[in-house]
Amino acid sequence: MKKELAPKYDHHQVESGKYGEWIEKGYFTAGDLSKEPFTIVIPPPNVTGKLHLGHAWDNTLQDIIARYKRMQGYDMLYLPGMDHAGIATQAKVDARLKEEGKSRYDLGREKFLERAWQWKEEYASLIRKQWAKLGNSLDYTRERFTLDEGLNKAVTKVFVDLYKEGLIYQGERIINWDPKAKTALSNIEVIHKEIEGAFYTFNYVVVETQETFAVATTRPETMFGDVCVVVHPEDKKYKHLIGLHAINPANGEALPIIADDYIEIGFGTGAMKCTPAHDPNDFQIAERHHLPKILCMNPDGTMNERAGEFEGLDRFECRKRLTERIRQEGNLISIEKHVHQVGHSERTDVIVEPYLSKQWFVKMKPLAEEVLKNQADPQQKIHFYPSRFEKTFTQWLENIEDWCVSRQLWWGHRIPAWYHKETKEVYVGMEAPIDAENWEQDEDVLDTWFSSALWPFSTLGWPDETADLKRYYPTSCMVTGYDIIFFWVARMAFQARHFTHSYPFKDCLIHGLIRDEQGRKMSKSLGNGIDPMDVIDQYGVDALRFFLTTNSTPGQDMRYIPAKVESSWNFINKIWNASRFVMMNLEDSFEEKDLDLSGASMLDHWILCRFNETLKHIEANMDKYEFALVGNELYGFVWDDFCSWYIELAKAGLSSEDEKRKLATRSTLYLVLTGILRMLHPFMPFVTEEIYQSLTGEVCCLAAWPKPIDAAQSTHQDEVERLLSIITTVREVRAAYQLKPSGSLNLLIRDANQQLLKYDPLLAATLEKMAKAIWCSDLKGEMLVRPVKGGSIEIPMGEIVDKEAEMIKLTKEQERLKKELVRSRSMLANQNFIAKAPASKIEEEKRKFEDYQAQLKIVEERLEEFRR
RNA sequence: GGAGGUUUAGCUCAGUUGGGAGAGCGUCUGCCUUACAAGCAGAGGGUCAGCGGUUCGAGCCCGUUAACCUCCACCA
Repeated sequence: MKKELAPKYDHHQVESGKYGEWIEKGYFTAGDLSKEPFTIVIPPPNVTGKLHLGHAWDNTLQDIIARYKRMQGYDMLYLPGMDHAGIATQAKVDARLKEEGKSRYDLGREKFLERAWQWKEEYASLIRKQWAKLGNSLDYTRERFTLDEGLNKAVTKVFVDLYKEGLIYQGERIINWDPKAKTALSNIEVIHKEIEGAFYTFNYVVVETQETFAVATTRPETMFGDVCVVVHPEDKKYKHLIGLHAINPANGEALPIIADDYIEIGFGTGAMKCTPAHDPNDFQIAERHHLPKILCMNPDGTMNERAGEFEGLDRFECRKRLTERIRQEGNLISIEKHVHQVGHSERTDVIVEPYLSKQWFVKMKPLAEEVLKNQADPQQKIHFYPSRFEKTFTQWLENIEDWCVSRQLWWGHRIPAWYHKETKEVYVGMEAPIDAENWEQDEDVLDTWFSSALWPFSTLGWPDETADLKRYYPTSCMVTGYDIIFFWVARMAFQARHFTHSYPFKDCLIHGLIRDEQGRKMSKSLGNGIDPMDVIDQYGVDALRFFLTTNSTPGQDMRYIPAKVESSWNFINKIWNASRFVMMNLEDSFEEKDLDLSGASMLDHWILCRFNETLKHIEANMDKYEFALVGNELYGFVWDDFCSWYIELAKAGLSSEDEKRKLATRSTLYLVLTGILRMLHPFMPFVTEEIYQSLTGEVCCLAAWPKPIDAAQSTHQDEVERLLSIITTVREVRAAYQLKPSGSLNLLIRDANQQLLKYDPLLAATLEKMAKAIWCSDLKGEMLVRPVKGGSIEIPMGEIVDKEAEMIKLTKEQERLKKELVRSRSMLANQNFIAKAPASKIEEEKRKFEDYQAQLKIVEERLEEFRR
């Protein structure tokens, strides 16, 4: 079962073959009913393309939690799935058709959908390959797709139920229209960008009096849809015109001049043209005044017959030509540059046209209120990490507007509404009406996010009362980016609340965006995107995972920095080599049952205690999703404590004549290393699997999360710390005086009370091995003194000593110690501190104080001697 | 206009209830010391953005100013 560890860490070799085996053996298949469930559903990636670095980050966070929970003994379900991504995927398929010289209209709905499914299959399999590369511990037996049969049923039921409850309605309203995709968009699919436009001011002539006044607009082409001119009822400038008519310079029509207090006196010219079919505010005005709402554009953004000579022209071309014509007619007063925010389609990036059309809407207020009410209840709320995102979430819900859910696309969930061919009656239901031939189904599909909103429960079988739904819902933790809190998190929250009477997930861990090395967003246009598969090829997925999860604080953006991935690789390489050392020093047959710590030295106990402390901190931070802190601590423990110190210290133990001690050292190495591998496994599953199996013959994926080592005794921690401090200090002296490491240094060791320390053969041997220093009981001559933890050391240096340099050094040290003493003394003298601080803290401070005092005494004595 | 974030070493960033400023990379010095030169042993480097306050004690809490960034809402 055990196997050799290759002499060099090679991530290609280590990572090949493992994932397939994990899946094949069903290690990630949930369903052990003897355990408590823990559920994470993957945020379904769009089937529009391959996964990017942001997905890798997002998934790795989920996978770390999943593996950690699995090791802790939970029945872990990490559920995979993908999103059909309506408009985005349709755009991709359209583009592919265009390459073939066709359009979706040539194919027709049915054939087009066939092509879309082909596309989906293609990308789904690519995405699964990428998940495998990333090491995601997914339960593929439960994989779902937003357009599959079960989810379709969930979507239809939600639509029908909401309709019956009056929470879905059809309405003729101004929506955001994407003229390129020719579909409606919801408010949040509109990205506002600042662009330089212009204020066009035109001259309007009053029919009845022939007087003129100015009206300004940013969108002259909409003048063909104007139905009136509006002024404020109290505006002295225009009051006398109310009820009269003005000539629309675009088409010569007489427009009524009406009064409405929407108008702000003094803004612009004070008179506004009103286009109810192309502006939401104008629409409101028209409603109030019972005016017609006239469209002047076609769905593709060209002008319609209302535009007369401009019919068929693009809206922006019309703007140009119309303005020019009016100028020639002498009615253009001015064109002023004007920078303003203009809505663009999130998907196609074209300028969105506010457009009057009949669409389906979800009435949001009541749904949002349910969520807000429950957010106030600690038992029922969703807990955000970091918590500030809860505010983002609730504020959006508090100011929510109705959600336009119909999309004029083919790729998506068909709206379950039918119109009677003759009576025009509307029918909404799970199935088509019985006399289907008399009815026509609504052509439109639902917004992609309508189905995503059901993801946490639809994937588990809802609306059926399945065993999975009962067991794994509500889910435990959602991990996603702050950029989709509105799109997705909020919508899951209200659909879950309304239909399952629960939160969809207990915790919601929010991460930021991944940026390039210069801090710019990764984008296609900049060409600065990083393919995670390339990174994996170069550094291995373990290094990528460790980099992604230990280099950022929750909720904060992160830069992709190759040097840091490399540093993660180096860390793994370090672990690899340390493991090789341990294995070289264990019998091949060494097993768990051979562990024996009865002969453990204080050095062994030291690392065992450090291990226990580390484990405790790691667990606390894992539970708070503070992976950067976990990573930092593990890095330090492995590299510094275990590799730099303990392995070196252990070399003495390993060459000991005392078999019991040798065995204890081996046991310690084995225990600590296997513990380290298990703590690191969630972060770097492949390399830990490779080493763990080599070392123990067992599967790391199935290993339990480590427990503290009970045998660890902390009685000699201080002594070991002093030893380490002596070693460091001797090395410092050696470096400062550029002494060759070949010759040993003699030294005296004193404790805090300046008494010569009792000779200890174990410490002496270690000291000699690691610092080439020989512990003596009596030395004469010029001495170099250095304070060390819990005492001091003296080294005879003879004429080598640079008195001046030493005095500077000692004086500096004296100042530092004096300062520390002042701080410490005032702290200990403070009644508040003594009364309020925890006992351990007071003890610690007292110890520090004594230490400083002793060290200061040594330093000052030595300074005295030098001065003499 | 509203909300939020950031400001700590040359660079990128940590810093968990307030209690001796940290890491990685880079820089300098010395080492092939039998796990690792992708390494080892050392060193240097910071008025924690500015100002004020609370406290015995502030990178951390409160107030304020500045710079940069993000989201939401926007007036013809």
